[in-house]
Amino acid sequence: MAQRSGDPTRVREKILKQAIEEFSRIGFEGARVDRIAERSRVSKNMLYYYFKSKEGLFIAALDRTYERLREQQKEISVRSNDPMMAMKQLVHHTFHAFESNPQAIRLMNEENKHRGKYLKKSGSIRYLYTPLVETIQFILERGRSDGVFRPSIDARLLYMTLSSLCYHYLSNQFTLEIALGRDLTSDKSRREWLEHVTNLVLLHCVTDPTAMMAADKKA
Amino acid sequence: MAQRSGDPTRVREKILKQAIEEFSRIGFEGARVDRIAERSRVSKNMLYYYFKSKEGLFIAALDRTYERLREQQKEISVRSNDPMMAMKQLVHHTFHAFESNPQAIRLMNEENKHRGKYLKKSGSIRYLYTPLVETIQFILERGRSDGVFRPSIDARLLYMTLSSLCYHYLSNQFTLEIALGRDLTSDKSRREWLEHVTNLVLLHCVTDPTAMMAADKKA
Amino acid sequence: MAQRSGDPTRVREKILKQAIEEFSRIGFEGARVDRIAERSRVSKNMLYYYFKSKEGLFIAALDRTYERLREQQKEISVRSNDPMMAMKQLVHHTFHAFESNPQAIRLMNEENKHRGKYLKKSGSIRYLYTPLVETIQFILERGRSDGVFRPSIDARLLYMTLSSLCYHYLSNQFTLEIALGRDLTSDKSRREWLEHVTNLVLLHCVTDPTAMMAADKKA
Amino acid sequence: MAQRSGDPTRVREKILKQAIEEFSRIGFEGARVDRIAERSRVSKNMLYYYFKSKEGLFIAALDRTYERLREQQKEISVRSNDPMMAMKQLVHHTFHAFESNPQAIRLMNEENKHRGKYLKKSGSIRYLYTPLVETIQFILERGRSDGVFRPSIDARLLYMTLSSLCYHYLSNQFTLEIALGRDLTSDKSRREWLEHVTNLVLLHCVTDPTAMMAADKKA
DNA sequence: GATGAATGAGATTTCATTCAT
DNA sequence: CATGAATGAAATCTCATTCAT
Repeated sequence: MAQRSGDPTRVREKILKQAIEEFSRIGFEGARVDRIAERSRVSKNMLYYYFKSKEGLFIAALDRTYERLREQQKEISVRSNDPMMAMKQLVHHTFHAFESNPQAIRLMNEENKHRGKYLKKSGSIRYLYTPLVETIQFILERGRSDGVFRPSIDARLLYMTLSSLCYHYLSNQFTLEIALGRDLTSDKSRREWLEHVTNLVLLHCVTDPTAMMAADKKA
Repeated sequence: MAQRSGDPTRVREKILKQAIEEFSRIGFEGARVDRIAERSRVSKNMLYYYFKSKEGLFIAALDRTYERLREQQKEISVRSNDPMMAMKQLVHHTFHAFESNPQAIRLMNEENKHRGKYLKKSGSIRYLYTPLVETIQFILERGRSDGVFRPSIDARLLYMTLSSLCYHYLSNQFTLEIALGRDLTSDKSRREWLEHVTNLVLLHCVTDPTAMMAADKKA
Repeated sequence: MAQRSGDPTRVREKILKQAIEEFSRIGFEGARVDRIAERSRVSKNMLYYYFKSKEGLFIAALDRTYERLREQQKEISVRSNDPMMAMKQLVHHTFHAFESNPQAIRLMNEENKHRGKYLKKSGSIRYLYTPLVETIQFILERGRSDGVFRPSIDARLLYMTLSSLCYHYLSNQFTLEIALGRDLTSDKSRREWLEHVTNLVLLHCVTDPTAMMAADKKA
Repeated sequence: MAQRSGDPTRVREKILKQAIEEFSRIGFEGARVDRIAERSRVSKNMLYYYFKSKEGLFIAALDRTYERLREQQKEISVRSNDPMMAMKQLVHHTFHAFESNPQAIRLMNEENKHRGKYLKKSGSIRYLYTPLVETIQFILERGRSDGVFRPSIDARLLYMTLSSLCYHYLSNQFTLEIALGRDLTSDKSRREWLEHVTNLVLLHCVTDPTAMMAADKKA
C-alpha cells in the first residue's frame, strides 16, 4: 500500500488539481474531501497534512486558479500597431482566456456566492485584473494619440464592459440557452457574439463611429 | 398539540419563502433542510409533505423565483413614444429588475453551476425572457420606422448584451470590487454604470452614432 | 432495526447514565461518544439529537451528578440531639455520600482539571454545598448553646476540613495505597480513618478537648 | 538539514518538560503527541526514539515529577528544636511543596483516574512519601520525649491528614471556589487555611490541647 | 540521530429522510 | 395535517505511530 511517491510537491499538485476540478464543478459545500483524496490517489489525511482544512484547500485552489488566469492575461501582448486591430485582439483574447478556463469562472461565481469571504483571506486576485487594465490603458493611449479613439475613455469601465460581455455568455450559458432557445456553444454563435462585442467596444472608443460603421459595411 | 396553522397554502408559502432565502444564499448543496424548516416554523415532515424532497423544494423555489422575475419583466411598459427614451427606460428597468432580485441572480448562477439540470426538470424559465425580448422587438421596430434605429438589429443579441451588462455588475460584485478596488454599491457608481450601459446600447442601435454623441455632449 | 422505544425521557436517561459512567471512568477527552451510544443502545445521532454535542452531554452528566449528590446531602438529617453525636453522624454521612458516589468524585476531579470551565457553563453546583454548610451551621449553633462547642467556629472552614479529609482518602486511593503500602479499601482501614477524622473535627469544635480525650479513653 | 542539537540528554529534557506540561494540563488522553513535539521543537520521531510511545512518555513524565517532589520533601529539614514549631514548619513546607508543584497534583489525579495503572509500571512513587513519613516520625518522637506530644500518634495517619488538608485545597480549587463562593487563591485565604490546618494537626498531637488553645488565645 | 511524508483507524458531527402516533 | 423521535450513511477532521532517506 505504501505509495510514498517521493515527490511531495507533486503530491501537492495532484491534490490541488483535483481540488480545483471538484470545487469548480460543484462548489465549496458540494465538494467532497473524500472524492478529492480518492481522485488524487492520496489518503485523506495527507490532504489535511498539506492544506489543513477543506477551507484551506479551497483557498489554495482559488489562489492557483487566479494566478493561472493572471499569467494568461499577462501574455495578452497586443501585437498590432493599429489600435482598432489591437482592441479587437484584446476582446478575442479576453474571451478566449475565460473560455479556456471554465473552472476559473465557476470558482469566481463561487466566490461571489460567498460574498468574497475566501478571497479576503487569500488576497490572490487583488491584482488579478491589473495587467489587463494596464494593457487596455496602453491601447487606449495609442489610439488617442493616433486620433482614432476618444480621449475620455475610462479603462476600468471598459474593462468591466469587456469582462461582463465575455464572462456572462460563458457563465450563464445554460440559463441563456434554455431561455432563448439557442445553442451558444456552436462556433457560429460564438463568432457572432465575439464580433458583436468587438463592435460594441469599438463603437464606444472611436472618435467617429459613423465612419467606422460605414467601413464595416464595405468589408 | 396539533397546531393546524389554518391555511395550507400559507404554510406552503412560508416554506417556499425560506427555501428561496436559503438556496439563494448558499446554494443547493449548502442549503440545509433543517434550517429551512426551522425558519419557516414548520416541522420537517410538513416540508416533505408539501415538496417531497430537497430537490423538489429547490425546483419549486426556482419556479417561483423565475415566475416573479417574469412578472416584473412583463410590467416593463415602455411608456415613452421616443424610441431612444424607451430604450433608456428599458435599460434602467432591466437593471432594476435584477437589482431588486438578488435571490434570482443567485439562483440562476446556481442553476448554471448545475448545468441546467433542475431547469430542465422544471421548465419554468423556458419563457422567462420572452416578454422582454418582445418588448425589445417592439421598441426596435418603432425606432426603425422613426428612422433613428438601424434596421438590422437582432433583438435577442441586444437582450443578451443588456442582460450581460446588468447582470454581471451585480452578480460579480465581490470579485470586481476586490479586483478593481472600487465600491460598486454606491449610488454614484451605479448611476455611472447605468449611463455607460445605456450609451453602449444606444450607440449600437442608432443610425447615426456620431450625431448622438454630439447631442450627448451638448446635454 | 426500528427500536422506537416510545419513551423519550427514558432514552435520555439511558444515555445520561452511560455518559456519567464513561466520563467518570476516563474523563472528557478519553470518553468516546461511540461507546456511550453503543452502551445505551442508541444510535449516535440520537445522542446529538438530545444533547447537541459531546460537551453538552458532559455538562448534562455533571448537572445530573451534582444534583444527585445534593439530594443526598439534603437527606443528612441530624437525628441526634447531642451535638457531639450529631457531628459524628455528619462525618459518617459525608464520607458515605462520597463513598457511594465514586463517579461524582471522578467528575469533580475532571472539572478541576478543566479549571471549572464546564461548571461555569452549567451552574449546577453553585449551590451544591449549601445544604451541607447549613446543616453544619445548625449543629454548631446547638453545640454552642449547649456549651460544648466553641463559639467562633467557621462553618465553611469546617466544611472544607471535613470535605478534604473524606474526599482525598477516596479520590487519591491509588497513589496513597502505593505510596504508603497500605490497603485503604478494607473495612478496618476505613473505620480507623473515619474515627480519626471524627476525632479531629470534634477536637476542633469542643470547648474542652482535654476532657473529651479523657472521656474517649474511658470508652 | 540534520540539526544535531548537540546534547542528547538536553533534547530528552526538553521533551520531558513539555510532556509534563501537556500531560498535567490536560491528562493522558487529552494530551497530544504532536503538541509536545512541536513545543519542544523536536520532530515526532525523536520523541518516539527517546520514549518509545505516548505511554512511555507519560510514565517518564510521572517518574520525573515524583522524583522532583521527593527531592523537595527530603529537603524539609526541621530546623527548630521545639516540636510544636517543627510541626508547624512541616505543615507549611508540605503545603508549599504542593503549591509550587501544581503539575504534580494534576499528574497524581491523573494517575488515580487510571487506578494506578501507570504507577504500577513505573514504581517511581513507591517511596515517594517515605522521607516525609520519616520526618514526621522524627518530630513526633522528639515531641513525645519532651512530653508535649501524645505517645500514640500514628505517623502515617498524620501524614494522610496533612496531605489531605494541603492537597485538596489546591487540587479542588475550582469546584470549592464555585461552590463556596470564595476566592481561594488570595494570600489571606491561604494564610487562614494554613493556620487552621496547623492548629488541627497540633490539637491532634499535643498532650494538653486545652492548654495549647489557651496559649493560642493569649498570642 | 534526525527528518518530512505517510498511514490507517477512528473521532465527532451532520444531514436528508422516514416512522409511529 | 402535523409532530417529535429515529435512522443510516457519510462528512470533516484527528491522532498515535511508522517509513524512507
